[in-house]
Amino acid sequence: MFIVIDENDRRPIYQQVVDEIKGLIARGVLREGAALPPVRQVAADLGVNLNTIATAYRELQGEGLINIRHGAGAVVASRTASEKTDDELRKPLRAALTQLALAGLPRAEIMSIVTEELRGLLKGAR
Amino acid sequence: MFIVIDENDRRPIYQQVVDEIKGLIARGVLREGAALPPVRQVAADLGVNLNTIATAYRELQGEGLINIRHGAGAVVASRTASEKTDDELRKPLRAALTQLALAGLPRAEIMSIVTEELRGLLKGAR
Amino acid sequence: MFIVIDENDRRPIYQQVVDEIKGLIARGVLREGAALPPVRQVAADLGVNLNTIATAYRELQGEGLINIRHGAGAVVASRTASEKTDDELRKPLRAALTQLALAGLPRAEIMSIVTEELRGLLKGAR
Amino acid sequence: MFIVIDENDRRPIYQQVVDEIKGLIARGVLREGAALPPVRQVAADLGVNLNTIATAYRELQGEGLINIRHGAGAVVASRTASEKTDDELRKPLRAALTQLALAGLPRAEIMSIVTEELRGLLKGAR
DNA sequence: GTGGTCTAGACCACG
DNA sequence: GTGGTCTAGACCACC
Repeated sequence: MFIVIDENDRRPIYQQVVDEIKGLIARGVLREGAALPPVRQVAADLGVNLNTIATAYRELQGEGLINIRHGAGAVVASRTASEKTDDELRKPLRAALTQLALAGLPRAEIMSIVTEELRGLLKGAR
Repeated sequence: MFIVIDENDRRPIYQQVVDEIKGLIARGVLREGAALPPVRQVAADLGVNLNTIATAYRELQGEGLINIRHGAGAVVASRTASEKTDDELRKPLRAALTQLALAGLPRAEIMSIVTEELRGLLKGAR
Repeated sequence: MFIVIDENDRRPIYQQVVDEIKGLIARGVLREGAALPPVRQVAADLGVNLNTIATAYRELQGEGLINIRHGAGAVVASRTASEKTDDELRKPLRAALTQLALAGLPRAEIMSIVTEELRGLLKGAR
Repeated sequence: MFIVIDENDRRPIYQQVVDEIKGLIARGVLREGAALPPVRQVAADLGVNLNTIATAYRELQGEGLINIRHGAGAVVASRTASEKTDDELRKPLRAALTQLALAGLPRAEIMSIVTEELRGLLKGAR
């Protein structure tokens, strides 16, 4: 599994793990029904506490993205339309775009960056 | 000053204030050299602790966006090329785009949303 | 046997099996003295581990609802007055009703739902 | 605060706390905007670890029932219609009613118990 | 003062 | 083997 955590990232580790796994699912690296690695293995790989990963998995289960079967591992849930409100989705986007604008990038360049990131994100995804 | 804070927002209040002010600067509402309102006034307006606003101003100063002159208020700094690494700018963008993709939005719709947000963001900006 | 298990159900599989069988007994589908299908058959039908079903049967035996005769299968026990304390029966009910109330349902609607569920539950029961 | 945990309850402590607080909100004991006691105080009162209560609060925040303001305590959120699916609400009810039926209670008595519990639940609630 | 996160390690429950 | 929960205690972030 290709999860990396960043020491300098302000987000808590468990949140980084959540976001990384969301990314893997979004990109199609982890597909419906695919088994996630055991909590203890991820913890060992990343050199963090078991609890930290367990918290991440619990959060993912709470969001309906994975199904945890006690004693039998966790798998990616079948995709049901996320219920996130539009605003919850746009807010982070707006924040990110604001940063780019603040950095002085002209509109055209921002669009170009977005296009590039989207290409990277959806490459190979279905 | 048109700063609003959202009770239900997970970000700490000081961070919301920071982001709001960044937005004002990005949109050109606050231009180079413009004076920011006194910490005490913002705190009173928003009904939050004075320390909270002071922390926000300190953060903005740390990022080089404003200059705080002890006893003489704070002003918007002259725009110097931001030192943020490219990656620091792209990371939040990538995260936001991932969320949109996870929600099942097709690429075209994501682009449309980005365009819309950019228009709102840069409206009236210099 | 008409047992179904739900991937997305948070309850452990063995508990789902226990509850399903309780339902069958409550509705009279399985009557006193009726033989339960062999553990191995249920396990095969559901595609789960044999141990999981064995645990369910053990639990049912522990509650006095079935009699397991080593080497000779399991049968529904004769109905003896349950020893569950009143509180043990009311607690889950109270919890379920609390959820409905929290969802904002008016009292009348809750009663209507209860009536409906009871009708479904006892249909065809003895 | 009137939270009690039951040693013999199968649910984890943090879940019991979540359910207790939900009950307090559902019954109107805790109204919108009311402050919840500090995590550490609840932990001390119940004689459990701080983390256990923190987990409960996080869960409640995740469900949108409370707003946690870092450094400034937690308050009951304004009630927004819960998004729980109908099935998620009915399942526990069905399970509880099944237990009552299994205990041999006639339909009329079950209805009477439900009415009684509802009265207790909604007493004084708005 | 408040809540948040993480660790190390124990013990339990499920399959 | 899997995941779940809890503890004790540390340290951090926010108001």
